[in-house]
Order: sequence, then structure tokens, then C-alpha cells
Amino acid sequence: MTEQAGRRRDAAATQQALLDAAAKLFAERGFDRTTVRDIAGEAGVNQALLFRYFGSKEALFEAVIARDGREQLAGTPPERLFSASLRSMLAPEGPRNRTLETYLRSSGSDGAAAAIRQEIGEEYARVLATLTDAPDAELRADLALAWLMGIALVREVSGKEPLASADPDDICRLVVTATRTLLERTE
Amino acid sequence: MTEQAGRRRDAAATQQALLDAAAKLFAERGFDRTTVRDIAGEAGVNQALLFRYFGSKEALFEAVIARDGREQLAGTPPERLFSASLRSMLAPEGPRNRTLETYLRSSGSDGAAAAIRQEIGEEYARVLATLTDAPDAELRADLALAWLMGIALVREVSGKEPLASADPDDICRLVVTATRTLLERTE
DNA sequence: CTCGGTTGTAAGCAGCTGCTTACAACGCTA
DNA sequence: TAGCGTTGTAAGCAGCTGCTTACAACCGAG
Repeated sequence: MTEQAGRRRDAAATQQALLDAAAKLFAERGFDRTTVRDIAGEAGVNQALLFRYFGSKEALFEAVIARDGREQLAGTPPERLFSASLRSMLAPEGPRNRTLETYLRSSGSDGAAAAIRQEIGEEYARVLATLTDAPDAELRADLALAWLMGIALVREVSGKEPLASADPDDICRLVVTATRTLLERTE
Repeated sequence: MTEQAGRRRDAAATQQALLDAAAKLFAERGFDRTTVRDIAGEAGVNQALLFRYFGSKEALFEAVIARDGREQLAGTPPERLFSASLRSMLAPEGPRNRTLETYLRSSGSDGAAAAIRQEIGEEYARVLATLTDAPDAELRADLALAWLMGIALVREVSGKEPLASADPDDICRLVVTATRTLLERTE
């Protein structure tokens, strides 16, 4: 996790370590339940440096989202965004993108965290809305996004069975089938 | 909100006021973000009484769920539970049952709160699972429950538009239509 | 009236939170 | 090598958290 040997006095590496640690902990616990001491400890860094390099806990949160938030969004064609996001959230391991997980685990936070949450949600919904030509496309997109969030919530946060241990393929099949009535073109 | 005149020294009324205040605040802010001082203040009661009558903040949470949690579950036939819960969460006002709202706003909490969350989820899913005869009925029920939670999350917690201001009837129509492929009998 | 348990109050405890400050160690530049 | 800005450290601040304690006010029973 932390590199004790090798170079010390490396500001860039320290900032990276803080960003990585924060991204992990925010995704796992959300904004409120992650303390600056946790982040500094996970990064193997003195907590005062967090404030030197990022100014505040909220600014660190913004930096994490700015780095990871639009990655999947930009790199996925719209027609695959829904299933790709679903699979990304369901993937048990690997360097998955945990932005949506961060989003839902930080629900209820105020301030800058709330503003950023909203921004992410809007970007996802905007892309999903292009998938249908129904007049209420945005509402349908919100409902699809809501299902994504709900599945992540019940699976990851609540750990409810059988959903928590279900095969991502099975989940994907059921959900994509059901959302056909939501996100489809009539033309 | 609080009755200052009239009887004082009424243990039962004090406990009721604490339960009501706690139910409201837990639904609005979740477990973690609600402080015992908030609850006592909302109830117009000295905070020490909270501990005298309920022992701990977690025990108060359990008491709230025990009082309200199974109300809607017990009073609604299975085939209407999904749309009834959805409508109850979408209802803008009135004495709606806010158990599911409490559930999702308290996500991420540990301890007794987590155990109770799980219990509520299981009861809802068990009932929903009776609606289909598919072999993976429980998984389908979890996915339906997840959609409920996700809609509440995006609508109430994130306040995302257009979902937040959408007509409950429109939402219900779209969601119930989409879940037909999930929760239906083949026989 | 007096007693004694019940109800309500005020103050405070220890622990944690985000954040700040004063200072030491380092290493590049001159 | 001397100086100095950069990087890292340790300690601590004020505010909030759940919870406890010591005590006053009340009221029915004897």
C-alpha cells in the first residue's frame, strides 16, 4: 500500500497517494464516514499534508471526482453505458470505476459533495436519455439511472441476498430486458 | 410541534414525542446525520430523557422501526405492495410511511441500524417474491426492491430533475410496465 | 404533612472531527 | 559549504458526538 523505502520528499507522489486513498475510502464509506485521518493513514502520509495540498476534505473529494468521474462516461458509447455501468458496479474486483458507488455512498452529504453528486447524475442521465425518442426521455433516463443506483445500494451497501452474490450476467439479463420498455426507439 | 402548556411530567407523552421526532429526523437525514440533540430538540425534551427511556441512540432507532416498519408491509396485499410502496414514497405530503426512506438514508450505518435495515429489506423482498413463479423469484424481487430504493434515492436524496418533480402517476406507469417482465406469473 | 419514587434539568465527560500551527529535516542552488 | 524554500512531523485547537451524573421539581401514597 505505502512505499516506505525509496524516495521521500516527493510532493507529487504524496498527492497521488492521497488521491488514491481518498478515492478508495470515499467509494467504500462515502464522504461523511471517511475521516481525514483515515485517508492520511491509508496513504501513509501525515494528515497535515492533506490540507497543504488540497485545502480541505471537500476539495479533496472534488479532486477525486474530477479525476475519476468522467472516465467511464467519456469512454463508453451511449448504447452500452447502462449495461457497462451496471457491470462495472457488479464486477467483484479489478480496477473498476467506483464513481457511482461513491455517488450513492455519499448521499445525504451537503455542500460541495452534494453539488458534485448532482453533476455526475445529470451527465449520466443526459447520455441515457439519448437512447430513447420518447417525449419523456429524461424521466425514463432518470428511472434507469435510479435502477442502477438502487441495485448498487441493495447489493453493495446492504449486502442483501440473493442479489449480493448473484451472477452479474443474470442480473444484467433481467435488468436489460426490463428496461427495454423504458429505453427503446419506436422508429 | 411541542406542547408547552398543559400537562408536564408525562413519561408516556415524552416517549411518544421522542419517537415521533426520531422517526421524522431519521427519515429526513438518516441515522448517522441525526444527533440525539436534534431529536431531543425536535421533541422539545431534555436529551438525557432519550437515554433514560430508550438507553441509546441505536435502541431508539430500533424502536422507531419496530413501530412503523411493518405497518405498510402488514396492511398491503402482495400484488399491490410494489406500487403502493412506490406511491407512498412519491407522495408529497400526508402521513406517509417513511420506513423505506429511513432505510436508504441510513445506508452505510453499522451496528444495529444495519441489522434492522437488512431485516426490513428481507421482509419486503419475501413478499415481492411471491408475485412471480420464476425459479429466480428472490433475485427478481431484490431487483424490484432495488428499483424502489433507487427511485427514492435519486428523487428524494439527490433531488434530481425531472424525476424529483415528476407526477407519481407517470413514474408508476413507466415502472410498473417495465417490471411486468420481472414480476409476472407464467401460468 | 411527609416521604419516596418518578420526571425533568443542567452540566460535564471522553472521544472524535476537520483543520491549524510551530517546527524539524531535507536537498537544491549559489 | 551556506542559505533557503520545500517537504514532512507532532501537537493541539475548537467544536461536535453519544452518553452520564448530580440534582431539583413534582406528585401520589402513607
